[in-house]
Amino acid sequence: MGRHSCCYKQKLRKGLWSPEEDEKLMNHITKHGHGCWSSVPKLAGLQRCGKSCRLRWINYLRPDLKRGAFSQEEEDLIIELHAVLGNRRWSQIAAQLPGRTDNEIKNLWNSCIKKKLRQKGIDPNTHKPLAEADRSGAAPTISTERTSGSSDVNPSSTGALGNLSHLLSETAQSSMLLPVYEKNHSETPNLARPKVPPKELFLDQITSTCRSSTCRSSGQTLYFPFQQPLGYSSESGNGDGASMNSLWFNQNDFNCSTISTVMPPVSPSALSTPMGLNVPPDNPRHGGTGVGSASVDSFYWDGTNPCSSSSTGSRGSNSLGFEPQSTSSILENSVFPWTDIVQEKDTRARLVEELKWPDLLHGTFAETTIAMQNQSQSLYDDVIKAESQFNMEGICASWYQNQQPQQQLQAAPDMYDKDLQRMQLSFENI
DNA sequence: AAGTGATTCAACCGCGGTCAA
DNA sequence: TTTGACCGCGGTTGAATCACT
Repeated sequence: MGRHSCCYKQKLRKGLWSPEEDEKLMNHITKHGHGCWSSVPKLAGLQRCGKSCRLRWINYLRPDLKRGAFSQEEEDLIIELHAVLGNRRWSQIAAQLPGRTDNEIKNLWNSCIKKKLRQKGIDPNTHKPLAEADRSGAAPTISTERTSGSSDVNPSSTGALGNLSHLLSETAQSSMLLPVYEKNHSETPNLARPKVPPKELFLDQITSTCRSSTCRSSGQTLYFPFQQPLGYSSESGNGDGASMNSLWFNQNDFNCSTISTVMPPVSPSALSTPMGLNVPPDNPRHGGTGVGSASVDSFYWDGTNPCSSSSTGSRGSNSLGFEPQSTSSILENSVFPWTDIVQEKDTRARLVEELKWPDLLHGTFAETTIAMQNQSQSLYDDVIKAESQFNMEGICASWYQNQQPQQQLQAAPDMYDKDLQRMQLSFENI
């Protein structure tokens, strides 16, 4: 554990990357994918450590990166997300901003946003008015303790999500907003995964729905609250626009009805990544069952890093043909499905437009999606109204109840029945 | 034009987590 | 169960750039 072995090696270049190095790295990854990062520098002919190559790729060379200044919409979103997630979730904040890296957002926060907030009289740490923060003695909660598992989230944040944040923090004990389910359980790595969807999944779904611009508006249009474009396989053709080049999974293998049956328990933000779907990964070693696991058993895509899955190789068995390893093959074919992010639209509008599931996926899945959206909206409304009285059982029951009509929309394949049964069983156990 | 302080941001560092042997 | 390689993340650093005098 600890430092990369490569870091001990001598004669490795450090510091800024030269254009030649960039080109080498780009060419290598474009042709071969990165595979194991530690082997990249050797294969690419670079005098760098693999870690440095990875960082360079993720933060600078990745084709889907958005260049240019942050828009006001993006800044607002960062502030709001920071109010909920705190300093420790830059990667998750970045996941909500396509084409932006956690490093970039972190830098922006430390260099600009903090200052702006202070100028506006807002404590950037607590998101409270500075005077109030001083009075209440709410000291900035930035902690240097990395192992505590705590976040910088101030439970009494008075931001747009302050109440919700407070509510959630009391309900699920600190880090309930982690979109990636696995992360939530990283503190107890040796414990078996719960067989029911954790509260986090629902809470996350609620907050994600809240986050979507459509939720805040009239609610006339309801989209599944993914914050990121879905990916698509370029082989599926007609990928000529921003909305198309973002669909990641291979439509040849895409089974809408199956997806729709397994998606509901999955946190939308857990699904959302810069690259596409990121269903909470189920550790294959644990062989999960139940709702959360049911979805994962059927459908898993590690979209955290377009290439990360291929490096481990051990993850990603699924029944839908979403082969994580396929990322490498995509790269090998020099096909980057995450290119050409539309610059001119503001982030939220673009997200909303790109995430119109009915435009992407027709038929019953779209109907189901809308129903899910409605449900998510109602869940969120319920939570907001209840403020401090979070009733998980009620929400789960409500959710399950609303799934019934959707079930009739489906042709009820075997897999669907199994998943449904597992979901039902799991919810009954809550 | 030169000097200096402030700001930005790419890159590094070190840690915790995961996974396989 | 232990160990070590590796990945990914957040905090920090420092070179480059900018703004001002």
